[in-house]
Amino acid sequence: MKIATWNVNSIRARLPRVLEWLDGAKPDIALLQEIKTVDEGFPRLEVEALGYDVAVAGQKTYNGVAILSRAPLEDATFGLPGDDADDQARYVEAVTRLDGRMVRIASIYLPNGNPVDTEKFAYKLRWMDRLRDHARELLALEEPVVLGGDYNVIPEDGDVWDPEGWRDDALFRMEVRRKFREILNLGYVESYRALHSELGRYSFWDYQGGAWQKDNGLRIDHLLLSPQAADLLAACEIDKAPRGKAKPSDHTPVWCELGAQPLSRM
DNA sequence: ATGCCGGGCGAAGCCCGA
Repeated sequence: MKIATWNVNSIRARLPRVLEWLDGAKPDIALLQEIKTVDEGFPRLEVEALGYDVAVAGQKTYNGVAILSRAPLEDATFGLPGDDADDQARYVEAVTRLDGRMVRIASIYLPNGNPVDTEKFAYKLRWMDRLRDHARELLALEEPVVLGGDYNVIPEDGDVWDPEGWRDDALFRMEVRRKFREILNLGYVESYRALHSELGRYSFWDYQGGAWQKDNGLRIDHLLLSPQAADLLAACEIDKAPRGKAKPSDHTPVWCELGAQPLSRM
């Protein structure tokens, strides 16, 4: 079963691209970020017509995340625990089924954090602490958990086209990478790097400066798996095709395949 | 040092993203 994540940069501006991608890639679960609309503005009917149940955490103009699932979504929760005053729509979590097995999934839009000498960076660091704490609580459930989305974190030098030029950016600062590692060190597996050693594979290319044509990209969209989910991991790939189409998002989808049984038993 | 491009908002030009 296929679980994909994609920062679409406005679901309404991107609707034709998203529908053709769903129709062709056929993910069983799709995690969307930066939908940039309130719940009522989400094109629910068009997405449901393709066979998906929908959970939306929307917001006017900025942010906004959603989960699409072929199996019904249950127990949806909106917002990341740990700060009742945080009103930015960056987290939605729900439970569904894959091959009849329960799986908990979250769509995450982690704050960008630039510029680093502002409150935006402090907010990013606090948000990552909250995500780590919640990720730890989810581990205690001993369920398959998939935490997917736009993390706005470049994990390593090989995940950015110009590491030296990006050293002080909020996506690559060492304290941000350390907090990302803290989540992995709880026991989560970063799907792409678990299966691919090659460097220079990206999920984002800036609209500006011909970044796509020059392959000046970043790998910042990630699928993190709890041990119970990681045992099922069979594949993980970056689908570059949507980034090359007309009127694209600046991100492209990343997906993973979870098998029906642990690979060790196959 | 700043804009580059593109979306939202709203009807021009600014805010924001990564």
